[in-house]
Amino acid sequence: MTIKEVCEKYNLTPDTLRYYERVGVIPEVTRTAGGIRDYQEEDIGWVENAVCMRDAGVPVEMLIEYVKLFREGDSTIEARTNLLKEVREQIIEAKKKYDVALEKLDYKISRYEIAQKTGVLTWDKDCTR
Amino acid sequence: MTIKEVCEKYNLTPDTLRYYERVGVIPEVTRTAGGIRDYQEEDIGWVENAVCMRDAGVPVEMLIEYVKLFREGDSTIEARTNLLKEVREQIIEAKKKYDVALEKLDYKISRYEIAQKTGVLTWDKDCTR
DNA sequence: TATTGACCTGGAGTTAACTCCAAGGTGTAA
DNA sequence: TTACACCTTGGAGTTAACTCCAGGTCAATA
Repeated sequence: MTIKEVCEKYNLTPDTLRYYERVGVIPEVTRTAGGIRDYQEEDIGWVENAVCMRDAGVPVEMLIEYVKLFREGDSTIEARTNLLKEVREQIIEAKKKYDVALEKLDYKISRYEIAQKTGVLTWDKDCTR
Repeated sequence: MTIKEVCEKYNLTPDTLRYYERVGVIPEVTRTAGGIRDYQEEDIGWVENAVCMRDAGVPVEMLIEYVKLFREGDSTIEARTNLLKEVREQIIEAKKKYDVALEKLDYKISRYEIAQKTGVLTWDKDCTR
């Protein structure tokens, strides 16, 4: 698969894909004899993983660390497990914050919708504006 | 409340709070005669809101837009409602991505934990490494 | 009233994560 | 075999969101 096809599949730009490879967010991609990237199933697996984790706000830095450990071989299995667990905790914490914001938003939206019907908009003591 | 106290309450720096005010993430804060910020309940409400939304990944840009509309008065109630709804949708979408990542992570962690017990680490066809 | 520590402003600097660009190589269709 | 689209690299530029700094002001305390 060419870089363009992979980009279309995951909705990113060639520059981003090359950047990911350069800094080590994904391991080195398979090339043709002429030096052009030819993504194999495994390469694509790494891309998919990177996109998924970035979408969840995992820093590039952590993905690089994981790939680095992966390349060092089986001796890093425990370190990798710990890293993955840390990432999981971070995402769970972030999700909690999203829920707090959603609750606030739902409350505000309900107030605004009442205001649009009645023409009267009031705020509570907590200054939830 | 002084800027320092507000910072301690919400775990941010004075520079960040002043920055929020300068760019309009929060409206202008009440001042003492000498020009020093003296956060009132309402000012603090705006700060709390900003922190909550930023924690949920809402761009500063959107918070500025909301404050701008708020200052324009009741004629912008509909626009504000729409903005809030847009923010809500964005957060819901982001949360979905977090769930996808969590599922992947849980799967990988379970594989790694089996590997740590048995000493054998295998990968599936989807290259979930 | 003098000191001292917290606060002020405007503007420059930093960081993460891309994003763009110039100069050149690859590969396929005519 | 040439035209052309697409690919390559190294390096510079951009953007969002802070973060830092210099030079000065304010106010509580000795």
